[in-house]
Amino acid sequence: MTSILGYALLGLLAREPCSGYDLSRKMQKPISFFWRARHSQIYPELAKLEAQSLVTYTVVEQQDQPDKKVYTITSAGEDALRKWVSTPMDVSMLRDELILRAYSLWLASPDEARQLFLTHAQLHSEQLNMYEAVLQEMLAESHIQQVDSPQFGSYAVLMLGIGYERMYSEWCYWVAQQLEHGVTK
Amino acid sequence: MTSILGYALLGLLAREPCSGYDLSRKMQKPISFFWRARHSQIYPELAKLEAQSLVTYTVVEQQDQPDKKVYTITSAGEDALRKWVSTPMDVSMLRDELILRAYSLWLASPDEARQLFLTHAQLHSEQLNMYEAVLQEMLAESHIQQVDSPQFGSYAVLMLGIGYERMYSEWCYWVAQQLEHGVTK
DNA sequence: GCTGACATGTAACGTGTTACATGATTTT
DNA sequence: AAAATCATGTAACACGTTACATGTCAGC
Repeated sequence: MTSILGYALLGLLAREPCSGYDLSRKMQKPISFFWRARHSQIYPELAKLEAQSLVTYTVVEQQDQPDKKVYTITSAGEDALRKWVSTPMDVSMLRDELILRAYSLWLASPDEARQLFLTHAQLHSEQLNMYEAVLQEMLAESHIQQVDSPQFGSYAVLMLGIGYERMYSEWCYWVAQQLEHGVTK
Repeated sequence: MTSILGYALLGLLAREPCSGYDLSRKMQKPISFFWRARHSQIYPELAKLEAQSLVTYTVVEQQDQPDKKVYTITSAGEDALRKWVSTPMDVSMLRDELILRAYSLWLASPDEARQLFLTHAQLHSEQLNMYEAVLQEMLAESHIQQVDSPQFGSYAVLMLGIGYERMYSEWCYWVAQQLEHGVTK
């Protein structure tokens, strides 16, 4: 009944009340949060959540900025979110264009393809560095081992992000190296 | 103009001519091929590729089985595919429901959540074992270092798959362990 | 007056999933 | 006769992206 995006929004609202605009900004950058969405998807989804009484909102009037609707999760919303987290599910599919391209690498010019993979190795490597910097901050300040604190959720997601970016960038470098030294007919 | 699915189909047809049904079966299982699609998407896409003259088909009459349309990639199709492989692109987004759930783990019952993550650790671990068995076969038989052979494409994708499943299953085990030994308020 | 950040929506389009629909041939 | 596999399609719906559309307020 509630979409995955709905649960993503509930997950953010379970931490702190937000406006649609706030949620929209949080879902643009991949720092500790992978599921991205545009505001054009967020506003209608918030309306659906409100219709199901999983969130409520109050209009906050502002002098220095335009008025806004601040959404808060309800206890019914928290229950739905809590239940969803542990419900059995199928393994999600990996849908990555670069991997699909790799499948047809043998057709391409090794030099041009090598350039593409080096670029992506670099991009994922930078993302890795960024995540590792965030991890250092996290380890320093907060009680991330406390599994019932929101910080633990962020920590768990960040650890996956670090593993993913490390694995991905190494793979890109490896492909580039194969294209450089690989045998040709 | 051509969708990613279109290039996925061209990538398969560049290796050998196939019917829509053949392509459909190849795109159901994730062995060396990650981009999955249903036949309801494949048949219309083949029609679009044919309209652009990137593929052609001939009707093959069979006695023991129903007749079929066997599609072959054209040289224009091969050119389009080759060009696409090395064209600059943005980093693909990771859209994984379990990661999103991890973000709200702090709300869940540690026991139930631990069970979910152990189940997924197991599933990814099995996928890893399967990929590693395929790799052993690959290393034994064919010229996978030859970067202009189709086998190299399969090899490259398989290596990513192995790295991904290893990283993912280890992360699931780590999360489960955290939930077991983690501090609670 | 213009630009930029804040703020909230809708519409059109493309992609992907589920369900509907049909029919041949082989095996049980 | 029924079930399984082969074989090809369409339709309805859900999800996601891009573009359209409007309006406030602050700073230049």
